[in-house]
Amino acid sequence: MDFDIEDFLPYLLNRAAESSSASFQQIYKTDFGMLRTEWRVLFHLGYYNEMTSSQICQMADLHKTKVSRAVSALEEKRFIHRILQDDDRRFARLSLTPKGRSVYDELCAQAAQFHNELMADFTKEEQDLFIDCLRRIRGRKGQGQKGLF
Amino acid sequence: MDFDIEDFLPYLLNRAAESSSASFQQIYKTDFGMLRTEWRVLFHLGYYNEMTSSQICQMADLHKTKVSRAVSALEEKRFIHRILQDDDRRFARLSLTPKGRSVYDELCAQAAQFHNELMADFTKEEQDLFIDCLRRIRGRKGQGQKGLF
DNA sequence: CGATATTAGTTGAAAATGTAACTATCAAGC
DNA sequence: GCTTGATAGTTACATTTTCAACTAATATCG
Repeated sequence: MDFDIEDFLPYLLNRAAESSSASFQQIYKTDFGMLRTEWRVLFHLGYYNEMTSSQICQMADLHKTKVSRAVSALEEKRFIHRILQDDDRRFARLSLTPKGRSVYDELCAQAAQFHNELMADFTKEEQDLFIDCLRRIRGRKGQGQKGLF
Repeated sequence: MDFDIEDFLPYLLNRAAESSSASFQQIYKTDFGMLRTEWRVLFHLGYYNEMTSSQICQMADLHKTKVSRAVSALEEKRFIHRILQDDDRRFARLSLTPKGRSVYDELCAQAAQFHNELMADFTKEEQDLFIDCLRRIRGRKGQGQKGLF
């Protein structure tokens, strides 16, 4: 068999993801006391402005229990605001508080810098192709999709 | 700021890793009752034949507690074998049992197929560049490296 | 309208992970 | 040889995640 486990894509992806997340995590964790899912939810709200939990689940590929707990935690930190929709009281529209917005801005700035450091010795063409590959992989997600935790 | 959070590399890497792992996980999980770390340890042993726990920690970038637990679990499943070194009784040399070897072979076959499906519509050049990028990212791992869990 | 099904989101318990503190063995210096 | 310091690995405890079962609100259909 011409298969080399060290070239196995899910393994490489996980290693790269773990390694790139490890350092950045320090920022939102120690500076702002957030968990990874909280940061993910926060930046979706910062980027898309107003969303419901289930929209976040879809966009961010996160399970509803994860999002539910992240939303509660972010609300407790006064980073987000939750308003029940009047015409359908199952939904809550979520959005950033001013405090949440400023945390988002700060983290985005840090993220931008971090991203640039990571990509420092990649040419523009490499960067574009790399990012394109990552999007294509993420699009595939086999037939599975059941769990999503 | 010209920064787009949807292009943030750690996010893309994590999404791609999660999505590519999700389906493959079903195989080692439901078919062989292994957790992700167990599969990682198993394939390191299958690939490198004989290692100590701390060698696995290094090679696989896993924390020693994760490896310790995975090794115990794999031993309980009779997939691996642990022999204390006589000249230094702190080490144990780990290796696959025949049963573990056959599980490894089976999973490698599945992994190969899975990998090929994932890469199905990538050209050979794209694949090579993609894999090269992933290795380069993983190499960087900022100054951090402290946690490693 | 009333019964059943769906959808949005929450909660509780079990499993896994992260963190630190620990044991056991060996190495080095006096 | 004995004390101090590393190294390999385990264990205990706290935090997070997974999973299933739940509540509440709305939609559907007889």
